Amino acid sequence: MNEYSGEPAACVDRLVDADRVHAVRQQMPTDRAVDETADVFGLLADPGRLRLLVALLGGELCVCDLAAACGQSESGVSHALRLLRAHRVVQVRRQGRRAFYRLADAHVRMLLDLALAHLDHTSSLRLATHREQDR
Amino acid sequence: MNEYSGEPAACVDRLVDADRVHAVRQQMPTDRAVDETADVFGLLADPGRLRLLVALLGGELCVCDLAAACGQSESGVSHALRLLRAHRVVQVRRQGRRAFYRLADAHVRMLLDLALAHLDHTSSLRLATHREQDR
DNA sequence: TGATAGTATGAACGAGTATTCAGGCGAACC
DNA sequence: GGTTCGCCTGAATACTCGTTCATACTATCA
Repeated sequence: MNEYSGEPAACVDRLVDADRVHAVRQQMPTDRAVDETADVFGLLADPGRLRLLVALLGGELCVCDLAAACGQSESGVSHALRLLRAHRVVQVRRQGRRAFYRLADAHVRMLLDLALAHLDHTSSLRLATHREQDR
Repeated sequence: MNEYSGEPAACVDRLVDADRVHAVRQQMPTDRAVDETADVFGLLADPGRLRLLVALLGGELCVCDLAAACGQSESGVSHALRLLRAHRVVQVRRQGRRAFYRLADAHVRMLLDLALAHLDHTSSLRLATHREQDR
């Protein structure tokens, strides 16, 4: 659960920095906003979907081409696009028996651009590949 | 050449827009880069972790305060911080028996800022709240 | 009309993951 | 020293989610 409803389990009366805690609770977005934002990030959290979206950055593509370009099965691509479609991240245009998809969410496009830009000028994302600890 | 594991299942010889498909395959980041990027987004894809990171945007906080500010159990917070720590997203500073955490990844901070900024000027994230299809 | 290509869907399986509970460890305080 | 406090960890549970296989649907073509 990610409810705000329940009061913190402990350490309630002895906050170290009560002011900031209070400020944070004030500024924290609503549950709904947080959930929706997490959902958006979740859509980008799968390598397959990420590839599809990156492919679509340059313009629309049909399912067939998307599968070929991203090295995925057409069924898998279709399932992924269904999800992205349900969240209004991509938009479909049907032409004959083909379906052309394109990015439909400026927000997601910005997130993608930011992520790719970061990949560029730091080939060292320095992602601790599953090593524990922190020195 | 940065090939994907499996060759496309079908529709290989009859690409609709072979040029763009080829271009996409050229520009597509490496498998490793895609996976790492997806991992980063995955860290932001959980409401609980998202709250913690938003709370840390203003500066460091101890586990106790984080739990109180975000309405989570201290155990849950600790587990989440462990993950974020392993990925170098947060950094810890120990003082006595307390542990103060703070954001350590400029990239993630930018992603958070972008997401929050988007929440501001569009209270209508217009996220199809689990409605299927548009057909 | 029948056949085929492109896409979509549903079910099933397996893998990964969040949450909870119980306990453990080190630092401060008496 | 013993105790409390703050934080960490491991195990167990339940759950979500991606992938695959089989099948269905719709539009084009012969």
